[in-house]
Amino acid sequence: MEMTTRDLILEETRRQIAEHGLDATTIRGVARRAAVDPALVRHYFHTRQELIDEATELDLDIRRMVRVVVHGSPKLAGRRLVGTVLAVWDSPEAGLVPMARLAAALTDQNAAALARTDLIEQFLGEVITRLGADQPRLRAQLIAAQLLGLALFRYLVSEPVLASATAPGLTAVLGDAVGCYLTEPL
Amino acid sequence: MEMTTRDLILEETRRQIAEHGLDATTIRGVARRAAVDPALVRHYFHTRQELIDEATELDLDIRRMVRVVVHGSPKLAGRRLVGTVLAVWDSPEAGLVPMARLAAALTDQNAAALARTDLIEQFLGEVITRLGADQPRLRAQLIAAQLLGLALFRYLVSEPVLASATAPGLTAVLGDAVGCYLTEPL
DNA sequence: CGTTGAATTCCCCGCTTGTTGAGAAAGGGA
DNA sequence: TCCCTTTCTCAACAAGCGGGGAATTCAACG
Repeated sequence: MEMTTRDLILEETRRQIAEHGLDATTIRGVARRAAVDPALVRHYFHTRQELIDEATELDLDIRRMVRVVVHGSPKLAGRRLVGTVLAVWDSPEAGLVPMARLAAALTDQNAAALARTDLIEQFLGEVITRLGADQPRLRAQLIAAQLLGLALFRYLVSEPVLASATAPGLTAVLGDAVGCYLTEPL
Repeated sequence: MEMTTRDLILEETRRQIAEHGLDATTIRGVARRAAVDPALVRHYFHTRQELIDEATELDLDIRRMVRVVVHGSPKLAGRRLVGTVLAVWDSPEAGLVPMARLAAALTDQNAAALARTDLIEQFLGEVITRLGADQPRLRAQLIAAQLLGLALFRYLVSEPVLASATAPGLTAVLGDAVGCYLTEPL
């Protein structure tokens, strides 16, 4: 694993966003902590926005995730859903990207970017329609609210109780509630 | 209802915070939209922090709210809880204060302020211990996650589906799930 | 009228930010 | 050796920010 200066800057950017928020993440601040000249940041990423964009870029195999959740007993679809999402968020390979992405969306303009995440727009929508439930939009937002609230406390606030819980434990606790939003009549 | 310039500034501050976030809320920006000199803001509220604090100040009768939720059938405690919280958030008299407060907490440092809200620390904690459930801290955070996620979409993002739903409707949909977190064994 | 005190404005300071252009090391073929 | 590309630094700009002092309007009261 070679670590170029470019990657170092990206990683530091993610750390700043996740720890102190998008607005507090400045080119100069990132450069300072990366022991690098601010102009170098501009050399690799021409503008601040491009830096933010690249640092929070995350590509997921949404179709595979949808397949995993939809396949199998509908009773347990909620648990599989929570498990799949937590697997992404806890993934060491993804590192800080998901948290930085969430923190960035939270303060981007009026947080409206939150609703246009891949997670909600694509993943949840697809899962629900595949399961053939009514009011897919309402269900997707209820589940998204539950999951984003969880992410807020588990990753950004790092509240001990939720942050130290294991993924399977959380899946067990949240899975059935999410399952209700997924399939039960509203 | 007399509207002093001071109140106008406070109201405009809340609007800025709720719409564009805490960090984007500047003394000069507020003054500009209020058609007022920035120095006047400083005259009333000596520092930016004091302005923010006063604009997001919200006093609730927590004890009354706890009483309302705890009293009555435990089966319906979840619904009463959701109804009580929504009544506060939707209250026209409170106006923009709750949303501004939430948006401010979201970007305050690392959002850690979120966990120390009256809502969670006092209200939820008190309700759960009064109902005599185990693991009060975990339950409080699960419910807080659900409710804050809802607030995010309903008020800040203003996603049509959740924003246009009626309070009783949401209470019906969310009440029982919250009730599970409140009393069911985890 | 004059005075007094609050409401409001003007001008200034020091600081940080994003962005920029010009140029300095470094390193690897030819 | 020369040269060219990549990597990186220096110095500077214009803008926006929070804060602060001093002065001005303005309405009410004597």
